[in-house]
Amino acid sequence: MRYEKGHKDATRERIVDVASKLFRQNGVAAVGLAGIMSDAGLTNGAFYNHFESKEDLVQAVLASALNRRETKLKTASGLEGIIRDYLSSSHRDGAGGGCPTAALVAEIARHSKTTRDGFTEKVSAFIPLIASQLAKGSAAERRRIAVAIYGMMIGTLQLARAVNDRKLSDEMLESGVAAALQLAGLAD
Amino acid sequence: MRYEKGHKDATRERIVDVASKLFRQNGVAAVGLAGIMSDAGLTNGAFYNHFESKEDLVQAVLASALNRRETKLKTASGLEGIIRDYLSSSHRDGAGGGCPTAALVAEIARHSKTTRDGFTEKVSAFIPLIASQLAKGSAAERRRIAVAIYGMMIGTLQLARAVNDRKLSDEMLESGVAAALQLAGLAD
DNA sequence: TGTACATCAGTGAACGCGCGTTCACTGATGTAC
DNA sequence: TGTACATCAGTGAACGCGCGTTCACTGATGTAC
Repeated sequence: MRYEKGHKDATRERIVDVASKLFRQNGVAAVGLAGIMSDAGLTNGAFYNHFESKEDLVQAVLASALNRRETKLKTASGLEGIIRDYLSSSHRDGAGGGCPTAALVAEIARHSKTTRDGFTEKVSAFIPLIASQLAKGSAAERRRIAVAIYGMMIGTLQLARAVNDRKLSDEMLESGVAAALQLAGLAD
Repeated sequence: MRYEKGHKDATRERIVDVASKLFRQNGVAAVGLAGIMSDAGLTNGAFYNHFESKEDLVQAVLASALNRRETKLKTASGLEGIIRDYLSSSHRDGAGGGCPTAALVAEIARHSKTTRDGFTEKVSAFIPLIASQLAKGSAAERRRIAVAIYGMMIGTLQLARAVNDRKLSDEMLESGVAAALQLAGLAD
């Protein structure tokens, strides 16, 4: 073969990584395939050697990014660290490498059933992972709190990103951290 | 004049209302001007009699929709009702007539400074309105809780919309209501 | 009072552009005989 | 060992399409004289 073994897989992964960053930074609708391929060091014609369509790429990107998030959640040392990390200024300012849910959840709601299925599956896996980090309460209570903390982190991060006032944005992150810790039973 | 007094204002308002609904349902990027004008019963050329650009329309839509939200907040009877209304299945299923922030916050973060300025101003006005509905705590504490409740409502509503599983989606809304009431000091 | 002109919201065709997608082709390597 | 062919990741031009935007034009009304 012209290319060494694993070359195609590596190229595909590179396309997914580039698209993942661009999608999270600018949204799926605002990012074109030509730009993705060019950032990946290829020409646009090569795209269809790797994916059936843009929607297919979206699914691959979500699966990849959500899996990484899941691994991060699994290996995190504690819920307080997860919360502080999530609602940090560096996460706010680095959407391209950050949580795909916060960046893309509204768009996902408008995508194909298959895309939403994949997202639903991963979100379903996140909830017990967060719940298992909670110290207090029945299983049902922990699950309920986990969902609320997840929702709050996503919404607060998005607000902090949209708002055009650094002080207000910082305040939002801090308020989110405090409330999440309170819900988790970790408040001072 | 060809048209009665107030005709142009009424037309402009109709365009804003149509765009407001379509933007919230499908996102700004996914909605074209021709579709908006056609839904408003006009042809696309008339658009520029009313707005300078699509971005100008986006600003008008946000101002209008956020002002309506503000009025709704001001005239609401109590925080519990606001929360239950916000995290209801009808709000989840009716994005076109619902909260513009939940539908568009991620896109707003990527729009022009002017657009973000307008959004920031309105969000800044919402926070004290929510805070004033809280019964307990110092002014700073009430403000902190208000921000967190707002963030949670937005994030949870978006999650409930994106997820492709009715039962999970309903559970998210219920968990969000319970946690918001808990933060507000209104829990059973 | 009648006529010529100004006003202006709206029409609808056209502009250049970038989109997602297709396709004939390239050329380095592996395989068959 | 040498030659003919198959493989296939990638190239780059082209496709039709819808986008935001522009513009010459329409025609009903108001205004001037």
